[in-house]
Amino acid sequence: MPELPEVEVLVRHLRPALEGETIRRVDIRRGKVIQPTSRGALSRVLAGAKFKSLSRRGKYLLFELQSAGRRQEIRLLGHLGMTGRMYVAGRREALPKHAAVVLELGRGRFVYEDTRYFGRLTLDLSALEKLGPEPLSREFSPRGFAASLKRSQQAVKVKLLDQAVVAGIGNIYASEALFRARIHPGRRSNTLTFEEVMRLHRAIRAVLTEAINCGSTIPLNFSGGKDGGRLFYFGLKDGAGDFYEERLRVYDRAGAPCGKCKTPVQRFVQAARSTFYCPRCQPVAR
DNA sequence: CACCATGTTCCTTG
DNA sequence: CCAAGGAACATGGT
Repeated sequence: MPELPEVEVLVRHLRPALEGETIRRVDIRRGKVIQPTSRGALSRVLAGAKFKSLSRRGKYLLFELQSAGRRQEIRLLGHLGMTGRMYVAGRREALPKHAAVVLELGRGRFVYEDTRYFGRLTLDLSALEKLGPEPLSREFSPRGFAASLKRSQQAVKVKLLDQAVVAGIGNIYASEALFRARIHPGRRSNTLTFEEVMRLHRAIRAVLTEAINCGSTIPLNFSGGKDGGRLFYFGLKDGAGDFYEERLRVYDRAGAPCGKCKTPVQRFVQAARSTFYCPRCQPVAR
């Protein structure tokens, strides 16, 4: 579930659970997720370090810590890939099958699990340099957005997945934003009128903001006794499926009637990924 | 067994 | 050099 809104919600929940906590032990169970950092380097740097702050950039989580000797600032970059989860759990809780990195804290433990191991938790921050503007900030302007789109003949839906154009949009919200903006996903980026670009710009912000306000696409599942919000992970609660379907207008709804016009939602493949849209609300031309 | 999956990077082709 | 398309990564669900 990790696109910008899910990561934002995750950061907000992790922040109070992590800030001020000191790392007592580092357990790297799957070396792949920390590369290019080495196990030795990560363990050495994190042991005894204290979490100072947590923020988000695109779909990345940025953890800032202070080293054991308070000599240096440490910046850790996290990414959930397709199946990553991060949460603070009780110490006696069993670790999940695909726990990738576990950080023992004062009371609980920070767990990064990732079934497919596509995510990252690393000291290498270079990925941040390639990111385009934050969609919910003022650096994301209609003019700049229009300029990026003008330079490409790629289908606009594929372009929205390009993190250098705007940071944080993934396959779900790309379809959702285009539906909201009433733009066909196959339109070549450089053929959009400025009016359409502005509509898309607004739609992106609206869709992401709504998702954040909603908690996330899939409701967060809190568990645990008195620890309350400290125990946190993504997961489906009972009845969450209905909620999920109500929130998304076209994504994963092929064949279902469009909420606006009842025309069946269509699915097709672009850049090897599924795209969903309403052929009536999002015509190729108007 | 076949196909699909929220993401990113690398390789190839033009 | 650039743009665009596709495979690869690794595991699980249907």
